[in-house]
Amino acid sequence: MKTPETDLENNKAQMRKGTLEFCILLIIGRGEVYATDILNQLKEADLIVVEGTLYPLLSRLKTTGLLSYKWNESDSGPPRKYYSLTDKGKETLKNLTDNWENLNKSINQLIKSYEKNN
Amino acid sequence: MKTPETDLENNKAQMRKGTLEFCILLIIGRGEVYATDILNQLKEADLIVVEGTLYPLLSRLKTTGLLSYKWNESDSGPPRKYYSLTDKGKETLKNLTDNWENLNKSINQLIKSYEKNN
DNA sequence: ATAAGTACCTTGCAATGCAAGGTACTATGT
DNA sequence: ACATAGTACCTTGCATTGCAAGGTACTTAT
Repeated sequence: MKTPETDLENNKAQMRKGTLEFCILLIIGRGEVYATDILNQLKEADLIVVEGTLYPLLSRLKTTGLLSYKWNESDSGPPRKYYSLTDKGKETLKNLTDNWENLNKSINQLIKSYEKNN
Repeated sequence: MKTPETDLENNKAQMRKGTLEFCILLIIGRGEVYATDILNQLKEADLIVVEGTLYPLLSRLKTTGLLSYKWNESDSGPPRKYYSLTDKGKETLKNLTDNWENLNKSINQLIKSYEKNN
């Protein structure tokens, strides 16, 4: 049995998921970061993500050549993988930003015409 | 081996997917429609979806109580299921619209701060 | 009667977010 | 020196879900 909130939460999650890789590329593009940085910055932007999601995703982006990383020592604790965008990553990010703006336009138009009919 | 475009297309698809249910609720909210109407209106908004995606999705939304339908005769061909939003569907749609706007704000801020650093 | 068109739906696969669990290194307290 | 806690990396297995492909049934035209 689902609670009334479940549909909504599920849908909200789906929206967030769709933009996940995009957001992560944006964050890495702002400056070198390691996994925990990314999690914190996403949380600040109200985009909750967990480790089990992030690590495989970073691996995928590395494998497809959008990211590179280097190991850095930490003041306290084990070394960290600091990620940055490759040229290909930057180009993809540019394209995704365009795509985001197009999607925005489409949906905002749908919203407008929905409101007109209600 | 992936072509350079594949990452991008995949990411774009993910973004679109995340908003799929939301868009379909918006379209149905504009007036009673049957499956083919929905496909056409999505296409007009540059949001391509196919039958094999849409039918299960409509069933899910029906099962969770966001949609209802009634059979209508067609001038030519088999009868059609015309969908409309239930009260619960309207409420969910309102919440999703708010959520969309929040997501928008978050991401646009990320984009801005990315551009500032590049 | 046969073919073409329209509309509904299902099956099986692949991608992927996520909870849970696991390894290893460092720092701290005793 | 040893145990404990903290940090950081990663993997496994499950559930969801988009989508290609295939299937049924009704209507209309030839």
